[in-house]
Amino acid sequence: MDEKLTERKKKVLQALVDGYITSVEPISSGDIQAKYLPNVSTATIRSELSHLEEMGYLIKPHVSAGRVPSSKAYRYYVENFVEDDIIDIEQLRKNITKKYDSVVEIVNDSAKIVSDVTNYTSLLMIANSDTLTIKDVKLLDMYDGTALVLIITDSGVIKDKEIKLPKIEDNYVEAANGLLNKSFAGKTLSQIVNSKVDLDAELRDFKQIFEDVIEVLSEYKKSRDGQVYVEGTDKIFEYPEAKNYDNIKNFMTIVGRKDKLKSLMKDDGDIEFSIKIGAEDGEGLDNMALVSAKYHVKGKEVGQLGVIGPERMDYKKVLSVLKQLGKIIDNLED
Amino acid sequence: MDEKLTERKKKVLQALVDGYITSVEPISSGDIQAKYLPNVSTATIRSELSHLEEMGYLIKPHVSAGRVPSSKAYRYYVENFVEDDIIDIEQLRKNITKKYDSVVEIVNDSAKIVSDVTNYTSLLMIANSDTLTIKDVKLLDMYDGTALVLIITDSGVIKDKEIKLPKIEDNYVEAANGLLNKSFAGKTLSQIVNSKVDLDAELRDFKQIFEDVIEVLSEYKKSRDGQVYVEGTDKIFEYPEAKNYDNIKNFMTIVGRKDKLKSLMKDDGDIEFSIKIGAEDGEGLDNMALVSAKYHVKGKEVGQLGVIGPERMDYKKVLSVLKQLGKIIDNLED
DNA sequence: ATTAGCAATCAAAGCGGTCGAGTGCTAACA
DNA sequence: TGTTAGCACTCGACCGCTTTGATTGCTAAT
Repeated sequence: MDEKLTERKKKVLQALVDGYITSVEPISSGDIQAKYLPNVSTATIRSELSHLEEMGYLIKPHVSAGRVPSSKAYRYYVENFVEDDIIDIEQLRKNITKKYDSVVEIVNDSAKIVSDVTNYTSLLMIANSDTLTIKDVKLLDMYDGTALVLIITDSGVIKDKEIKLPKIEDNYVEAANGLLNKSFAGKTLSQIVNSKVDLDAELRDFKQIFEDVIEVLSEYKKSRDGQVYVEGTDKIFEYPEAKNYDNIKNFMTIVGRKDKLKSLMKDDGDIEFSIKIGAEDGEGLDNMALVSAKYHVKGKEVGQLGVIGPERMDYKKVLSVLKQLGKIIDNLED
Repeated sequence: MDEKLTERKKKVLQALVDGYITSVEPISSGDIQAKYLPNVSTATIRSELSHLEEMGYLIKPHVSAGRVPSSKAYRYYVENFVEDDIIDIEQLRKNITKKYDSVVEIVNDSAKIVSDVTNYTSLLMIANSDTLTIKDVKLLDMYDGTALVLIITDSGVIKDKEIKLPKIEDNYVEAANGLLNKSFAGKTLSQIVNSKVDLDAELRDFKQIFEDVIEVLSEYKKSRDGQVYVEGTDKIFEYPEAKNYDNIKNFMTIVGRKDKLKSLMKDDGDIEFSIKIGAEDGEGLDNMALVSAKYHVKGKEVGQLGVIGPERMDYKKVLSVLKQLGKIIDNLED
């Protein structure tokens, strides 16, 4: 995929993408000469441009308008020209002041930070909870014949639900507690939800409670898995791309459709950074780009955090912010 | 405020607003004659229009373009011409199928329904939790010297937090439980958060726990009060108003700014329905309107639910939907 | 391989003219 | 006094034409 380009072609391509990212206007041979290659003539640059166009890196809006990068050009750009971390990690760290109670809180705040620092709309997808482990299940005796189900995991109490107690025997709650604990503690969410509980005949009395607990877990899983949050939707209006009706409509439609975002951010196997540029893979991301990264807290994957914006976004900045913030979060103390 | 208009003027005004709401084009004297007043000449209608314009109800985009309603006209329209419930309550009820665990769930789903049925962006603001009453505070003994604080209210467990137990005396947890319960049960959130706890000297041992509990409550209050949710942001693109860049930018900026929405939806005393139209009160709502209603569940106010969209929105439909849905929710069984 | 020079291209902007929708005014009428 | 027909007037929308200027591709010379 990584075509061989002569050094000068690379330079021309980089110049054009750089130029276009800042000016959002088609770039002419003259522009490139003026700012990047003063020692070659415009004619030479023109022939290079013409060649790069043939190779699919460039697009001519019309014959007298200079050239614009294609998705392929952006792809080449992020893979070959983006390396330096231009964001100061200390600067970024200052944004994270408060102490966090839960993982969700951390990541939520990160979305805000990413949007503010990059100036793009940020996206946050919580990882699914398959590996969430149950520490304990407690049945808390309440008044009026009901009990509260508490499911305690390694990241706090996840759900509570009041259920009716079937019998009012004194030791019922205690017995149920022991049983629930024995059955669930140490297991992961997906293990429980996907398995059938087999109760001994003698334990029939507790059947209802078991079913309730499983139902609670399964509903929790459904409501949490792959949830997507969006921050800074209006950031898009800072860019001239927003002046185009189709662009803005497309952008808002995608950003508003959680399921669409979910599939766009969908975990790409082992890849730490996922970058989708323009209409590349027919996902309707025309004139847009989505950059996202997996996030870890203390080594455990907690979700994906990313940015969506114009195709000619400032990849250097975005990648740098995501990378640095990732480091900060992963090492965050409790 | 309610100026006296002759019957015919009312009719002309209603015709014009009705016409404009459907066509989104300036309405001419001829239009009104054709569809609403076939028995008077266009000249007569013109003189009425001219008079209504003087009174501030109408705006002329330019001399040969017919007229468009002003905010004042919409105001008059909703106050005088909107009365019938055009939405079938049974139809609406079908959208509410599932059983709900918590109030928040109900209202959240309602936002979705409102947006879908009205075809406008819907807004949901949770009422603040001042009157939320604590039923019980429980300290749950955990492993490794920590305990879990559970605050049980009339609408479920609101927050949990692990805290370190200062002493490992056997009866510590029990004693604390009793004390916490005695101190907090039956009080409202705002009572607790705004008051100072005065502990007897002999109870100093429990000071930390008390402070922790109050902190948990206060953070919960902060994070929940006046939270605003937005559903169906992209609905605005179904209307031609979105074609105008300033309109769409304005819309998205307002919808994206939670604090702005909060102040716009801010509880207007005893008014059940709040309707803000256009630039009326300098809130930056140019060319937009926001209609919202207080929501109750079993008689208790739980928040405000509303709709934001173009100024010439279908007020009849919106008001009808909000009203009917309000009824349904209030009577919802557990 | 590079470059200067030049004709060709084409969007954008400006201009003048026509069209037609809709108004305001006036004078006649009930 | 209220209503109406008639008509001149206004002004945005649209059309086609021209000019301008930016930028390219090609060619021939270096």
